[in-house]
Amino acid sequence: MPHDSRTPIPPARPRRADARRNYDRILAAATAAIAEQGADASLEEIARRAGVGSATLHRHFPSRQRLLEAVFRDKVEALCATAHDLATDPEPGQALVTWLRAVARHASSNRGLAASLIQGAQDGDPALGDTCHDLIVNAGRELLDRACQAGAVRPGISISELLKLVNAISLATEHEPDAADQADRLLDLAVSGVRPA
Amino acid sequence: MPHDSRTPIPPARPRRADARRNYDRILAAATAAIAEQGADASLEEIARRAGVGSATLHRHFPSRQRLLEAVFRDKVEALCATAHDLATDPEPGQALVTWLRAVARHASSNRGLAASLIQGAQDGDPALGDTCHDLIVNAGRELLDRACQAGAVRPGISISELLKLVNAISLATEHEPDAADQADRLLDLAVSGVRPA
DNA sequence: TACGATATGGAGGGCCACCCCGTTTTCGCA
DNA sequence: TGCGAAAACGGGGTGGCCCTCCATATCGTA
Repeated sequence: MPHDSRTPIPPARPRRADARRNYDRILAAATAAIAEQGADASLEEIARRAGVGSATLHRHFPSRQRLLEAVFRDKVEALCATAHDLATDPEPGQALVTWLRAVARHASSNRGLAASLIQGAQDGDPALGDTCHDLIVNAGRELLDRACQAGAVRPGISISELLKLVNAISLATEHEPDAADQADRLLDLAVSGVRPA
Repeated sequence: MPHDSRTPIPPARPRRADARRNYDRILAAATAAIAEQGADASLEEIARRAGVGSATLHRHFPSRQRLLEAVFRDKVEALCATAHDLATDPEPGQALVTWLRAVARHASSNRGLAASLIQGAQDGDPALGDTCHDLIVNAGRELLDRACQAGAVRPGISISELLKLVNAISLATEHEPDAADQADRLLDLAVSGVRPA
């Protein structure tokens, strides 16, 4: 973990009590709104729900992506922890697949997560330090490398590709009523391939 | 083809000359704008470019999805024709994969197409008659059935899933500089599966 | 308590989708 | 050819969104 963890992501320096309070309120409101409406929930409504002015929201989170990063931070860290646990699994190939399924499951039950990860992959904002996207890619790389060395995975596959695929699936199924099922089926399809064994 | 083709999609009845003229102008402007900016291009700007009022655009195309349907109609029909040609290919499995690649290629070179197809899958507007989504699903079904009967494809895979996967890939890679390459690689990954042969 | 640094939020600008309704254009028919 | 009704148009209004400015309020401390 490249950054000196202790506080989450934006804890530049000692902040005033009201600032921290508003930060927390915004985060809570954003979490709720994004769960209901997805990654493109209205920032104004989030501010309204949090009981702050929209300027305050924008001061704490200069971009939508920053807000998403903060909202999903702990979910992503949980996935990284899962990856770490699976890294000693006796069956590296199975471990990788299990983890990819866990990623998809998280994305299905946390609207906006997939969008956030894909988005994070695309703009590679250097001011963001360790983004959720970076964290999860690094966590997954371990699993993929082990699976590859064990011969359980075709060579030439990168972890970025694999995760992009998983997130693409989650994103495309997010609006369906049976999102989790569909995502699961599509992931299975992608992992097993189209042709028969 | 369930609907009595002759005129494109919305030609309810004899329209006045100016109406048809504006319709065509809007379609041309939309095609250009969507190619540049993707499926969420500004409708107002499209109207502006077409030299019509925004009300006129909304009258001809009551929803964004309708506009997308019209813009991509011929591309989709071309894909359906390709499917038809491939339906007599001596290698059904290969034919299916070739066609899926063609779908991905079209999506890469026609920004917004994937979004339109996925969106069309989701709202299943009954007032739309044969949507692009329906057309392409029906065209693909033939290919999948043949491939399945030939034993070239695992059973239990539906054409909807397969196309959703392809479109998800296209959508997720659309904003990357090397979109077509990435889409190709991801599709290959999905078709071949993760495990070694 | 008083002061400077920090944080706030209402107001406003620019953009957008969508609709209302007075005006203009078209076209069939006399 | 000319006319009147039906069809189509589009300016402008409404409300929403994102984002910024800056006058004001709050906090922490000397």
